[in-house]
Amino acid sequence: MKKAFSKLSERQQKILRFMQNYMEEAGYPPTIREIGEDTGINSTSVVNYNLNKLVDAGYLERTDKVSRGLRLVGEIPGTRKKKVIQATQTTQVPLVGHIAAGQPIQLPDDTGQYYDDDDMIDVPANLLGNNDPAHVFALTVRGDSMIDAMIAENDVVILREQRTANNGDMVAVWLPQDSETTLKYFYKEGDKVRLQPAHPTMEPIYVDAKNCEVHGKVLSVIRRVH
Amino acid sequence: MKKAFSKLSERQQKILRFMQNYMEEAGYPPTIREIGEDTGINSTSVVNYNLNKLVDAGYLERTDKVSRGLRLVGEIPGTRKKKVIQATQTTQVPLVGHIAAGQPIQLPDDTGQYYDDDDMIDVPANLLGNNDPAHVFALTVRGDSMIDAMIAENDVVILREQRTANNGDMVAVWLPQDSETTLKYFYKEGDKVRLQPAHPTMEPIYVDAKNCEVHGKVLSVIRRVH
DNA sequence: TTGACATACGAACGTTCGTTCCGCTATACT
DNA sequence: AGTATAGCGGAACGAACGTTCGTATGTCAA
Repeated sequence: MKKAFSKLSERQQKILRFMQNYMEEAGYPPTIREIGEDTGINSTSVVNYNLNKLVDAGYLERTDKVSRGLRLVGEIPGTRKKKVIQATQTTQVPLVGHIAAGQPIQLPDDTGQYYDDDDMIDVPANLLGNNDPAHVFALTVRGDSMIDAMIAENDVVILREQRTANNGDMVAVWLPQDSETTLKYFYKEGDKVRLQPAHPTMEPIYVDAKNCEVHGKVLSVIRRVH
Repeated sequence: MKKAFSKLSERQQKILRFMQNYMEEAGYPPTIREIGEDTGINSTSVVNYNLNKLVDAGYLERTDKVSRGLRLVGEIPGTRKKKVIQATQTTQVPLVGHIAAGQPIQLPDDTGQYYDDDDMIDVPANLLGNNDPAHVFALTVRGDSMIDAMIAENDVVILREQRTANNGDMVAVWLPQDSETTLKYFYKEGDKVRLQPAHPTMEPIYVDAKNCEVHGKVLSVIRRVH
């Protein structure tokens, strides 16, 4: 059993909660005096005393002689919110449109402009692997046409923009002969391409390499069930 | 076309990049002097001058007379990293184990203890809806047994712990008679329960309400393809 | 040339803010 | 009783840090 939360005094718990809220609102940590004011501690030395207690208990880190040199580490008991210092473990990715069987993917204009903030979604950075976020985008799936890729309607697909693929990649391809977009595993076999559905019981399709336009590589899929 | 990045001087771009890195490492913003030191500006007034430029350009916010009273707002051009101030838009959720057809879900001991940090995963808060993060957990899917729920091997399923369900919820249920765990949409029909696969072409199964133990409600599914 | 403006420098000033020290109280232990 | 020990308060000190001001350089237009 780990150190119990009850080891912390009322004031110490209050300090942690205040720090959390303060950092969310201000974007930087509070001063000792601000903490004291909020938690009803009338002396900076007492705040300092309790902060050091929290450091000992593993909830905080401090940097000496630095104003606002505080940071939360690990989880705040009872809230399970993540530590505040890891602010960039999430990345914003533009949600550029939809993907459906009957239409080509519409990529953002390749003019290097920025997207509206409204159409950005937050994605944990680890879902992007080591890919440059600048070439990653997201699409929502419209219709049931991606079911053989184990992807349902309204799923969000995270893609990296690329025109080629390696064997085994899951790619978004446009098939001009069928006027159809589809998500499949990509295997080049001679001058043909085998497109393998993710669903193990479904049969692959074979197309000419020239009739298979790769538009992106699927990095991950996010589904909100409700 | 939005304000172009090129409107910013070399120094201003450097300041933004430095702030980003500094905040990631330290957990709090840098001082004017620290910025100057890093960017090769030998005068605090010049740093101050350029910071105000960045405020005008919409990249920064400042709080007067507050040490380290800086925060990044919006996106940093070229990196597409999200603004640092929104530190808690992601939540840590315990990854408590696996889900497979042939075994019951093993929930964490209900003793209210905390989990090892190692087994926490980052989830965008919006995937949790309004659910209390304290009752949310994650499982990785083992085997292909959840294919009829449109869920593949190695997918991560985010669940809320609950023993009952409403019609239309996607739930994790344990079927004692079959010794099997499955993920299905839940519909109570009299004293029977209809368990509907997510895959639209698959047939539902019907079980006695008493032979259907709900263990949790599925909130979302995350799949890493690569 | 002159003047307006943007950018840059350095020094001095004054506030912000962490640190330290001394004293007080309550509880527990010897 | 005496004495640690934990917790709190207040005040003062000094370092950290933002702000301001005087000045200098370069560009551009009148």
